[in-house]
Amino acid sequence: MSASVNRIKSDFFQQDTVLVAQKLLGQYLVRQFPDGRIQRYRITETEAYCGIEDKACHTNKGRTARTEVMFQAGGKVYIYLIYGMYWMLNFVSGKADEGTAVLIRGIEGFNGPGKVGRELQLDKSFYGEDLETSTRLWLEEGPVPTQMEATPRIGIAYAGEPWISKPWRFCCI
DNA sequence: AAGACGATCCTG
DNA sequence: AGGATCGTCTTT
Repeated sequence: MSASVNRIKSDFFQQDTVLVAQKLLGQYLVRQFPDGRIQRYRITETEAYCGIEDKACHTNKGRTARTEVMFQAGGKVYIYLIYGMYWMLNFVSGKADEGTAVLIRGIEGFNGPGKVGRELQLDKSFYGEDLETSTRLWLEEGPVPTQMEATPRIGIAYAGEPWISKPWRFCCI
C-alpha cells in the first residue's frame, strides 16, 4: 500500500517507438473520470507509427497544427478524431522532432481504437496531455504478458510497400 | 469557399 | 456492403 504509485514516466516513452509499442502491452492505462472514479485497464494491442519516413504515419505529411505534438519528446498524448466519430488515442514516443507515436488499439475488454476512446471518454481536450503529470490519464506498470505477436498494421493500405507490411502491430496472445 | 477523405464501428 | 459524421488538409 505505498502511497507513491508505479507511474510510468516520460523517459519510458522516449525510447525507440517499436520498443515502446511492445513494452506498453500489459501495462495499466489509468483513467480518472470526471466523477472521480479511477479505472485501470491493461493494454492489449498497440501499433507503432515510426516517423516522417513512415508513409502510414501522420507526420509523413509534414508538420501541421494537428501533428505538432508528435514532434515533441515522448510522453504526451496525441489524439485525433477519425470518421467524424472516434477519438484515436496515441502516446507520443521517441525524442523531440522524430514525429513518432504509438496508437492504443485495444485495452482489456475493449478491442478497437474507437472503442478505447469511447470507453475512456476521451476528446480533443486530451491533446498534448502530459502522461507523467496528468491527473486524469496516466500509465502504471503492469505484469509483463507471457506472449505477444507482431502483425502488419490495420487500415493503412494507402501507405503502400514497404510500410503496409511492417510488423508494427503488437497484441497480447 | 468548397470538396475529399480518414490509423472505425455498427447494421443489414 | 454501406452509412454515420466532422475536423483537417487540399484545391479553387
